[in-house]
Amino acid sequence: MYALVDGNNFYVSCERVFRPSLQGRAVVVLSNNDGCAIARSNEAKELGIKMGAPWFQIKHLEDEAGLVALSANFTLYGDMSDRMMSLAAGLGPTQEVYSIDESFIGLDGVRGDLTERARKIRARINQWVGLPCGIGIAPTKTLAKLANHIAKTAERKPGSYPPDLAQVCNLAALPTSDLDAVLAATDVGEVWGVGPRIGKQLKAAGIHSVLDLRQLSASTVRANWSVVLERTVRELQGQPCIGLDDAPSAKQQIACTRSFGQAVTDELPLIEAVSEFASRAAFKLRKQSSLASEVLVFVRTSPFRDTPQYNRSIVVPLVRPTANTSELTAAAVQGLQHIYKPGFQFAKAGVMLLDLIPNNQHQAELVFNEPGVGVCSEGRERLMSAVDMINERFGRSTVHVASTGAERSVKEWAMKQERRTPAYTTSWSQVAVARA
DNA sequence: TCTGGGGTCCTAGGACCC
DNA sequence: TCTGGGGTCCTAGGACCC
Repeated sequence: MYALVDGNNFYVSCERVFRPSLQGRAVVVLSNNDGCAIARSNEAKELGIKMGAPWFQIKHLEDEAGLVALSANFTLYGDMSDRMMSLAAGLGPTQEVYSIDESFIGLDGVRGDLTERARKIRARINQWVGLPCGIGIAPTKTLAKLANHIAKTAERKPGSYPPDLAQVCNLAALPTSDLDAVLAATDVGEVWGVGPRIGKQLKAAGIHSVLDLRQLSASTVRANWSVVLERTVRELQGQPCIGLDDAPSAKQQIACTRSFGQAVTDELPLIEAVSEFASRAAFKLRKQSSLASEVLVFVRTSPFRDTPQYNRSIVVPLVRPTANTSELTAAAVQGLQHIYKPGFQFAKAGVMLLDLIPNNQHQAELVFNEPGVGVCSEGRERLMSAVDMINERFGRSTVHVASTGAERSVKEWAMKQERRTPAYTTSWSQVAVARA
């Protein structure tokens, strides 16, 4: 048995904890660069704002409907997430943190009324952290996801489902006929694993509700679609195919990519940007104790603009796998210099670290004609550890490679964040102050 | 003027092997 | 007319997730 605990409109809810005046108002949180809406309060959803709606297309609602837009404050959301996760963990013996706002809980061995227990945990998260969430309970992860969707929808849209399914929905506790009715009332596109493409194909084949999909045979689904959808159907039928992953393995690739605040044409600012992206990716790489064997760098113009398009990437192999910022940055810059072409309005660039291996598994080597490499590699590792410690304590890029640009220089590629709230919970200088 | 960022898994097809 | 059989590895692209 699984539970899925999922924060409601998570980023918006985090902002509301520290600005209660946002309660009851239409609020959106914007993506990096204040580009598009990535989180919406219920009131914003009521206004018809879609997930991913470009800000310039909905900006008029600021004046017309009192919409409030905030720049994404991921430092805040990450910290609030940690607090919510630690309380959600109290629901059962195992936990998989699936994303910043949701975690699966393994419920095997938990005694007593699961629904009641979930209601208590939900209330605790609400009271202690200030975040509303929904909890779905079912025999498989796919069904738990669905239960969570029902819990939230029943709360947000009264009448859509039986009211006792609101906030906490335990599908395992429903009589068969009630379960069928609920599944029949749910669009097939809500199923975890059914995206826009597959959803369209299913509907074209006459499969509209979750119940319709559940009633297909696994072999039919495999023959007409894929093993992936077959697994989804089996999960809907109550057969667990996806286990709880409570010890996430190291990432297979690490990326750092950004759109620019404004278009960039010259090579120098691109070198700065790519250097910084490589440095950040290198930091993540060291965090998971891996080494990268290849560096991919790309630049691209904006596909939304009617200007000459240029979109290229290049993979730079490394002499030996490394997690050293200087080496990774040098490789990224070298790649950039290969693909850079003057005369284009670049909108975005990025660095990806590929072919990652654990840092205790790299191949020993005999080095000739490279004085001191063997001796120095340990020294370089210690240097990186020291840099990471300084930066974690005093702020990102307190120590950085020179090619990311001088401290006070104007970074024309810096992203736009005009509406960001303070780091209320992670910076002493920005802690919220209560007044009598 | 203005459109995010970071991942995973699966499949088909090509290259290559004996 | 007709052109083996069986396998691995790699990559690009598609689909999905939040």
